Amino acid sequence: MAKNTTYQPTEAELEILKVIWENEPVSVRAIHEQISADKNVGYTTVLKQVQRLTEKGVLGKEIVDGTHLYRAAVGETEVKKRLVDKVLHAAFDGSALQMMMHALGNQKASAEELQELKNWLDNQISKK
Amino acid sequence: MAKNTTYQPTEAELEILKVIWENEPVSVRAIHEQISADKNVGYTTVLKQVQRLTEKGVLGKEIVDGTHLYRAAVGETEVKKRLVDKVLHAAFDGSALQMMMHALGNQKASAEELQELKNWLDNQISKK
DNA sequence: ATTTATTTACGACAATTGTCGTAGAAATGT
DNA sequence: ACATTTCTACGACAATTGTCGTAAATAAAT
Repeated sequence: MAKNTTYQPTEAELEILKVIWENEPVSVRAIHEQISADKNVGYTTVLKQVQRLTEKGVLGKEIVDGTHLYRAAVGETEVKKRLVDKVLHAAFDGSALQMMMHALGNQKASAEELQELKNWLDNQISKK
Repeated sequence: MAKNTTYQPTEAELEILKVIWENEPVSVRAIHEQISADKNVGYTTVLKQVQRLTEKGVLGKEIVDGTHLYRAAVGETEVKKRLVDKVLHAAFDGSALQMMMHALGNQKASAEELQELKNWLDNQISKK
């Protein structure tokens, strides 16, 4: 369980991780139910992904009263940061401004969202 | 943004695309040289990727004086937007603020970058 | 205790990716 | 024209991913 600092989930893995981060510890059945709400996928498909994630050390398993429950062994913030950092560097050469412009640019971002973002930024700036 | 393509390059493909966007039309040799500056990879590896991209319709080929030159058939902005949108939705449920906080959060973004970002945002907001 | 239902373990498979090697085609040098 | 160098085409291969199916193990129901 050496802290894995490079792991990046695929999209399907992230879906599973998100359910786990919100409900851990959680059973495969529960994960499958959650995911089934959005997507049509078999139980064993989810099970297999969960097993592979456990194998990779991304999840931890504990058996309580015969039920297999899983927890994330990787931090939500860490993983999400890694995902966005990857795009930030691979596509935008590290320019958060560029990334932001692409994310919001041609799109009507809600006025509230822009405002929130601005407030957060103002706060960051004044902190310096 | 008329096209509703769904193509998303992998990291290796993006590296190639970036070189092409900046130098098109360009030869495989030139692409390989550029990429070799950062990464150690064989000529035929790049060639193969270029061929696959062409096969997929992501690149266009033109033979001028016997040399094979390639151009991007997909827009840089489009593709980059798609990449960041994917993370935005998959990891942050569409919240640009959340994404930004993760991208810049624990990291000291340069004051100038924050300021630039803020200026851009102010501008966006006043445009509404 | 037997039957039934649920879960887990495993294996399989096709598609995609990153990586090259080799062979044949084309261009260049002498 | 011939030899040499450079490209392109194509195939191969291992790893990863998303997807299941089937069988074995467990738990639940009667």
